[in-house]
Amino acid sequence: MQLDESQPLWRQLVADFSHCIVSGTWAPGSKIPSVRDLAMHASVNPNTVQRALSELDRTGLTTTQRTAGRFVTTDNAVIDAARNDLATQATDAYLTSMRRLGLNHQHAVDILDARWRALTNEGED
Amino acid sequence: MQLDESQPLWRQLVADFSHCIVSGTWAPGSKIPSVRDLAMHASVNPNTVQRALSELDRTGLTTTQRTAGRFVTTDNAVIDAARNDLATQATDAYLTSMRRLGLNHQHAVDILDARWRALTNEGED
Amino acid sequence: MQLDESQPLWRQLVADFSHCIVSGTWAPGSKIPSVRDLAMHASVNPNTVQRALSELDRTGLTTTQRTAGRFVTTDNAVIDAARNDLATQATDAYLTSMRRLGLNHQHAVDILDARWRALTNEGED
Amino acid sequence: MQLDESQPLWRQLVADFSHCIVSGTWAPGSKIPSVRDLAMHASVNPNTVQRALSELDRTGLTTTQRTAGRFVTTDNAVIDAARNDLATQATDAYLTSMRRLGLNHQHAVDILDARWRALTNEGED
DNA sequence: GTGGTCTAGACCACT
DNA sequence: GTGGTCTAGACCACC
Repeated sequence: MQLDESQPLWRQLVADFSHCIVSGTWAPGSKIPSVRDLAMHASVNPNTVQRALSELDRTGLTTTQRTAGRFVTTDNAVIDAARNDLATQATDAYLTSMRRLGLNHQHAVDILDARWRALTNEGED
Repeated sequence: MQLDESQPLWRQLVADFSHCIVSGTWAPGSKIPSVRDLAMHASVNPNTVQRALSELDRTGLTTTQRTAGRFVTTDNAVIDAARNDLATQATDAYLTSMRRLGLNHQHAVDILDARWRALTNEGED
Repeated sequence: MQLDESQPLWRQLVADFSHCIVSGTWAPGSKIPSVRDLAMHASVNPNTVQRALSELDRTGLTTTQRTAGRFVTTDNAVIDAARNDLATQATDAYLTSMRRLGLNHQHAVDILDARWRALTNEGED
Repeated sequence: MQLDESQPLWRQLVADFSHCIVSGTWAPGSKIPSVRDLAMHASVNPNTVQRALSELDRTGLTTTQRTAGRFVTTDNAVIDAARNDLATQATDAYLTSMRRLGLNHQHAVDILDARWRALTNEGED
């Protein structure tokens, strides 16, 4: 469709890596994969991964220890903030798409409730 | 991250064209652009557009008159059904992404409310 | 599918022309189109049309008058016989296709009744 | 006579393949030949076969397992529905041809009975 | 090897 | 010019 698929690559990686941390895939305090491994796995240039990880460092989601590697923060407040940030992005995108369908906030909440009930057959809410 | 979780091109086109109809960009009863024009504009092969439009015909969103072109249905019920369908898809994707962040339905509704108030500058803030 | 689409061309023409006579499209006693016109209209070689028309002459459905042209018979018995012949061919083909579906004579009659009622909304039987 | 009243190739293939399933040539639950084999055997392009088989999938007559191949449904209700559909098509075509001969429903049943007796050599003749 | 997708380009019928 | 069909040939993901 459009040649420029939304975000620059490194920003997508920031979001992906943040997801890994926020969802616990990368546990707090754990060592994350090397730049080289991440780059290979994502089929991108290591420099791109490096830039994304620098951003994670800047926000405090990760900390780099010269020799030992890079580790996920143990500060839950930072992780929670990142979670909120990602949730806000997803929500804004969702609201925008609903508006484009001519649906307002109340419609969104109604459908959200309906789908939630439909998708969770047993309600561990 | 993952190389191929995206939808095939023709399915994306089905969604795009449905959006055009549901949002009223293509008004009920109006003639939609020709297969060739749509293909050129989307930079895809006319056959791919054709496949997508056949799907719209199948769902009743459009009807084709062999030589005259293809027209949006005037049946609002069909359009409403398509709108619900697209809304459901968007909502499911949203809920899934929220779940991956470790957030549940109530979190989603809370953030939805907060973002709605933030995004609508008019009125009771 | 198969390169040899069932019948030789001239036999198909015999069936087509017989249809025209039996259905009354070519009325009893009327002059039928010239070989050249028929050939052009059917996009086949005039010789092929000639062969088919000779067959019609042989069965008595048409008669040739040297200078005036070729005329449909006025003998209704001959026309009726041709009608029976075409009907028999169609019926045999129908029964064969039903058998291939694993359906027997009674099934055929049942479906025939059902479809007849479905196709004739007002019953001018 | 008329140049193009025939069905498109892929629709003929849909009918042919349906016949194979309905008649049991392709047994319920069995693997059907590959797209490429069917295309070669029918001397058509694989894409044309693909289109026909997609239609079978859509109607539920077959299900495809991405890499393993395509299989006939084990749901007899679906097969019975397809049989009825094919029988209805054949019957409608038959009734239409009889009508073009100037024959009505009763004529059709009479000839049907006569031909049935003629074609079945065993028993009460 | 399987099915699925996409492209490029052709031809047809209809108006 | 419209939509529809068909072909030839390519690439992909999966096993």
